[in-house]
Amino acid sequence: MATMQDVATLAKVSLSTVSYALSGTRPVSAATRERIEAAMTELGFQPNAAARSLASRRSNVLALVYPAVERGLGGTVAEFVDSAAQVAREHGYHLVLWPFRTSQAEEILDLVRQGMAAGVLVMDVALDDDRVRMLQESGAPYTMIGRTRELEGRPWVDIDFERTADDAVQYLADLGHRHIAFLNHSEQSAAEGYAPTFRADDGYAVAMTRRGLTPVAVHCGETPNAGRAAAAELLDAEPRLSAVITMNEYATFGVVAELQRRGLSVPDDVSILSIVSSPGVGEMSNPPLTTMHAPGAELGRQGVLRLLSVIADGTPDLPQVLVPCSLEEGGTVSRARSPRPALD
Amino acid sequence: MATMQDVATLAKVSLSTVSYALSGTRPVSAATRERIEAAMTELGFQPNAAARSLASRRSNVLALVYPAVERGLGGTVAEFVDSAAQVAREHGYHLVLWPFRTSQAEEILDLVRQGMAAGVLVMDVALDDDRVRMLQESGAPYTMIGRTRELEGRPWVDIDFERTADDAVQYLADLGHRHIAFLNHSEQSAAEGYAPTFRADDGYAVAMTRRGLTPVAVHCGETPNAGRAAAAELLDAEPRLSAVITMNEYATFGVVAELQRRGLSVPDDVSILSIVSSPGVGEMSNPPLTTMHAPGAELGRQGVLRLLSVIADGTPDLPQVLVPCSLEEGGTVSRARSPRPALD
DNA sequence: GCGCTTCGACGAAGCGCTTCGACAACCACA
DNA sequence: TGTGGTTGTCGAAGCGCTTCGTCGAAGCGC
Repeated sequence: MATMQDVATLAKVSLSTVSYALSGTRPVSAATRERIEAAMTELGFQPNAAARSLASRRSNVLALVYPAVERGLGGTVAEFVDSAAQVAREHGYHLVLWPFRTSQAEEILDLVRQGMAAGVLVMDVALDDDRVRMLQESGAPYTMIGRTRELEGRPWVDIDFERTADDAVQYLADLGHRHIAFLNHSEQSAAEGYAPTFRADDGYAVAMTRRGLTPVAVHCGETPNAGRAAAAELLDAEPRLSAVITMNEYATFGVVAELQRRGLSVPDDVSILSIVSSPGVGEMSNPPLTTMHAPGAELGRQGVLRLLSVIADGTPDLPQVLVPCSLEEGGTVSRARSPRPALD
Repeated sequence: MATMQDVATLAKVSLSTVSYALSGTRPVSAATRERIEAAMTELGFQPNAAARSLASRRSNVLALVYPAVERGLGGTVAEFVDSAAQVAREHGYHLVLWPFRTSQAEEILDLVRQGMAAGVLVMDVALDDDRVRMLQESGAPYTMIGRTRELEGRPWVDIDFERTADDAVQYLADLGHRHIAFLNHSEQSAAEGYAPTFRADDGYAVAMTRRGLTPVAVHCGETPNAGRAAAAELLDAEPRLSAVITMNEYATFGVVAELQRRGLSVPDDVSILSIVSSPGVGEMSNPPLTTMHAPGAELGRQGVLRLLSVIADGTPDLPQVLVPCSLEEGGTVSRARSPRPALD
């Protein structure tokens, strides 16, 4: 491998001039720059990453800390990771994967102290998250994907659950639905401090109430069978049910199955809208699910951009970003059977 | 951050002794080692990653090159990536993500020349793959996930499609099935040099033929609708059809739907076995699909181990590994209606 | 008690780059 | 013609570690 000194010698300039030409940190005359570039091309010069980091005391690596055990949504995570890696690369950074569980906060900090990563993206943060607390205390640049309870001075990006729930209710209400139930993640996920479960619950309740509608929400395990049971429960509780919003992909399949078993048509009798959905999953249902797609890619992009700005400026003025889900029409939502005028 | 010199001073030894104590490269007496360790703990010393790479001329980073556009479901890929990252970490390496398309082989090489990564894992290799060719020529350590046409001296790990197809046929034949069709990926994927399509086709044909059975294979686009059409086609071509092996997840859902539409029961009338399946997908069908799960995690593990051995030894003696899929029982396979004695 | 090996520790020379201070050379202006 | 401010370039001092050559001290056999 050619070194910068080789380039300098060939271009008949000093080593530092080559460095300045490369970084643009100081002015270099056009003629000199040309000679240097020619030399670099001739030698196939590529600056050594380690030497660069060492001398400049900064790394061009961003770390993505994600929990070893994934919660269901493989697809959204894949979109997120892919997008984050791409955006990082566009900005001259590399994305490394750190599979750590929440309890391994100390190890994350060790790696940061090694200068391995310039900043850390923490996925799937819990309401109270040791990793975030330690990063904050250490002063290392980081950005959360999700939100802890404490938010003061902590940069984050998250799905806009409130807005998504509201959009979902709005969409169904516009189609004349009045009896709209909500099927959420499991009770257990809430107990473990999994924030989306809370936020969606709240968002749904608010969205319903402000439209004069009565919220009917149930929690449900992440299996089709649990979904079937939940669907039965909902129908028993509210026979006039005409639409279900779900935020639980496996269970959604059970809901569809249970409705069909009871001779109810989807969407003619009951509409189903799956929110915060993974890509592709809707197509596996018959008819294909109408969904509100989780913004995995946008979250990845925003997360990286946020982190880069924290790295550059310390803490940005507006550290937070909320990204809503976007509607993807499928075949499981239709106008309510006997549309009545909207109340609002 | 404390440096090695700080540790040395505190422990009253020379800098190099600290280094040797840390790496074990040269013997250090127990007493000295203890003083050094105490000093390191007291100072919270973490060796600087960049300085280490620079001085030792080796990086502790492995790169995973994957195509920007993913084919089908993210689930298997997610399992692969997660597993690779974990295994890498267990061996003191970091996994970075390089989202490059096949045409960006040159950029991959540039990054390797920067010393960014000690080795490269190339996912989703095509039968003729520029990235692999360039890596091979450059002498950089790499391992393919999948196989190019040319294999000489090229380390790889891959799914054992032949074995998986054979296992699938065997499993169904043992249950008395004789008319077993195969639904593969699209014709187009084959035309683009996507090797799994070929390999599974061949494996299936060989498996059928050696059992005295007649292969009936169709290719099919990656959508439920294409799957419905393919199912119709298969039933028309072979009315005695009692089982379908599929290697096309979206289409599989169409197959199930089409069979059910025709009043055929799955699995009582027709069994369905989805091979090389992504995790979780089977549960979204009703009844849940019987699948042969793609060994994403094992592939990730083996890929990293292979790559590490290439980095250490130049080229390992046995550079290749084949990993079969594993059966996961669901509810879409049952004994054939009128079981006849097996022919073999 | 001698020379021999072995063990443990040291000092110094880099690894390839960034960055600071210095300084000619050149310009414009008076 | 001198002054002061640019502009472009250079040399050298690190960044924090690995690793090579070296060497004193201790241990060994005879």
